[in-house]
Amino acid sequence: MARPRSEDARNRVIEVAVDALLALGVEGVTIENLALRSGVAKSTIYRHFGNLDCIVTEAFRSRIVEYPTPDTGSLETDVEELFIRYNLDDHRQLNELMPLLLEAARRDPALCEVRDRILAERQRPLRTVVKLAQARGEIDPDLDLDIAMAMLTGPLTYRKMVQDLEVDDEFLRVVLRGAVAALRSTVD
Amino acid sequence: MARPRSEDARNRVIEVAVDALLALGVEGVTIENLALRSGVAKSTIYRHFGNLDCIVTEAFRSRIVEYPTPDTGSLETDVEELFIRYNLDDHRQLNELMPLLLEAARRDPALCEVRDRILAERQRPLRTVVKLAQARGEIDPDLDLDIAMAMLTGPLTYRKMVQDLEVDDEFLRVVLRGAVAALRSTVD
DNA sequence: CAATTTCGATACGCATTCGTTTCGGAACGA
DNA sequence: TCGTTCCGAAACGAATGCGTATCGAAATTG
Repeated sequence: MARPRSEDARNRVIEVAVDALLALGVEGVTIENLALRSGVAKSTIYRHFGNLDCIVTEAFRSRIVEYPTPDTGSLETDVEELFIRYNLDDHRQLNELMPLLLEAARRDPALCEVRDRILAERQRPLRTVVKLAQARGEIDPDLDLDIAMAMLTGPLTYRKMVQDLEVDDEFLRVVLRGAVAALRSTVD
Repeated sequence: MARPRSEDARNRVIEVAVDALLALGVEGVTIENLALRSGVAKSTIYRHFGNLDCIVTEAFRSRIVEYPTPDTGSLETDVEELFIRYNLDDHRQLNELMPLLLEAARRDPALCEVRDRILAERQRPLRTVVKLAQARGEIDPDLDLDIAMAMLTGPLTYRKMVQDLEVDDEFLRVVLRGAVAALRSTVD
């Protein structure tokens, strides 16, 4: 029997928060700025979210996505499909947001949780694909999955986060072949 | 005919700044805090450094290190030596500092410069080692060096920055073998 | 249509930090 | 030893942002 809390105002704040995160970094986000840019009044923001940390957490959390798992019957083509999906369709600015989140999570347990959830969701199909390849006997069945993740995703991440270079077709092709070769090399 | 500016005070400020960076992040560093923890007065700090940005830049710059280049005659053992040097002897907290710097450099051109210099200094011996292997015919001589860097260093970086896991002996062994296999796979 | 709750605008007190300035005393060079 | 310069402590105004409170207007439920 009351007016419902505006979902639209909430979403507007979160979208503006994501933009602000990308533009200014975690510490650059202020409530007054969010109110100004979103057109939502400070008082309203405090009604929806308890405090600033809560907004930042929700902004990151709003970017959690589920990815489908390919199953082409071959590790190389499975991984290729995932690489393209991860890195070329940058779904909802996630690739831009990740380094921010990784750094912020070092000093904020609440963000650690969000980071781990986003990461788990991102890695899930890749883990599955590797396990399928292990079951088929394509690669060492005893290979630790975390290590496999690092070998597969590491070069991609390094290219973007550290080198700050473009992930072009040649890079993708060479690294994909290399990563699969790396996984096959662990015969122990 | 004057008293020289105290080099000791300057160094103390920079050391405290590095500690503060690690503990609080780039935005957590304040001049008052530095003055308090270093025992150097604010006025003195302003005489040595123009402003806060300058201190942060100098703190990062103070961590630029030169690494020796191994030459064992084999790519695998060369790379192994560098991996150990990079990641097990964390010389002057550089591994802890890098993610901070990478993130901060996204929004600060001055820090971009520092980042690139540190990165170049870190990669130099690894690049040399790869070029030696190319000259020996161990790997494809046309392989782009930036791609090679990503394939070699990527998994290490991913392990620490993204997964936040320990780089133990098994990881190092598997990834080393995998990375070399990856480089050899690019026969095109 | 009416009651209730939210919305947006504005203002307030409080805390933090910056960058500057002033001052007495200590340290160094000539 | 003497004069110059730096050092450290303290205080200052200005700016910023948080969190809270207030108020009329708008909107939605029953």
